[in-house]
Amino acid sequence: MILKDNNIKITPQRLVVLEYLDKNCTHPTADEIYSYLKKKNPSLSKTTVYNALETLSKHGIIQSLTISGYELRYDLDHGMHHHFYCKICGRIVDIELKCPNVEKMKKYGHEIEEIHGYIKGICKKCLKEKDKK
Amino acid sequence: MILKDNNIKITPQRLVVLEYLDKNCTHPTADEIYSYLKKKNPSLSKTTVYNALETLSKHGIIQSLTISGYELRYDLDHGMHHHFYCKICGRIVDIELKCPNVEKMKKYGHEIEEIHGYIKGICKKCLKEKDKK
DNA sequence: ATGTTAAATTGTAATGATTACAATTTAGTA
DNA sequence: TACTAAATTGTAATCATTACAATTTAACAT
Ligand SMILES: [Mn+2]
Ligand SMILES: [Mn+2]
Ligand SMILES: [Zn+2]
Ligand SMILES: [Zn+2]
Repeated sequence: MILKDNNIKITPQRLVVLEYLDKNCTHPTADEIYSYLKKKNPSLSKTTVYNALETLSKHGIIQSLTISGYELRYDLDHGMHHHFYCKICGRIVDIELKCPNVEKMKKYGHEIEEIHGYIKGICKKCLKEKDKK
Repeated sequence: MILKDNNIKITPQRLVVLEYLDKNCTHPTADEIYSYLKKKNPSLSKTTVYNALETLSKHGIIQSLTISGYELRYDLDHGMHHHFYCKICGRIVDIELKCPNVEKMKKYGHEIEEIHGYIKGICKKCLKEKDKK
């Protein structure tokens, strides 16, 4: 399994956090993950959720999104994709676009570890709500 | 001038904030802007800097970058470009790449207001420092 | 030029996500 | 089963940003 593969100690807390991210592609916050898991794991600490997320991030198993600007969102790292953030409802949705710039980046001489494409605006759903008024 | 063009009330505070961003392409934080300007404008309030930055952002004169994840950075909006963030020294540098995906985004039906390309890693300079060890 | 007023500025207090830390528990190994 | 380094937990601290109320001022009308 992915934890053992990365020499990460297997703990029930890390397992449920990872499982949550696997089943919920909503790009949740640490607090959303914590609040949900707390129900069935009453002893779970929010610090543990933060620690687990940090460990998983460092190993490249998940990635943190800085898209909203006031909280981190988390995402299982399943291949390169971009994100759309709705300024009204706050939802973050995947955008399946290739980034053709990865190659060109090499000429700058920096070591590249992450690439994030963030698109912000008003989502289809919120646009319709607006029209009603 | 750009403030008058956008129907923004012209105040000395807004002028110095704008001038600072025009002369400093370092993608500074609100606090960096405040600390520097405070020296020659002792009555300046940090809240005013935040307010000015928000007003300028809303009118699309500047943009805020969420790249670092724990503070906002500000940038005069001079044409589409991307950003590289060094995880070691924290510097943010411009990356002059076109984004060919803008057009393709239209098919999703969302209203696009901002596009951010964030690349994260270790900058050339910090890589050299690392090698020395 | 002066007066008016809605908006901007200021200082302080509050917020809220994240991190620090010390005590306790536990996963992995022998 | 016992050992130990690492993980978990709960609480307190941090720090960027926002809320708010009192004061000042830019823009406009007289
Ligand atoms: Mn995603
Ligand atoms: Mn820039
Ligand atoms: Zn929306
Ligand atoms: Zn660097």
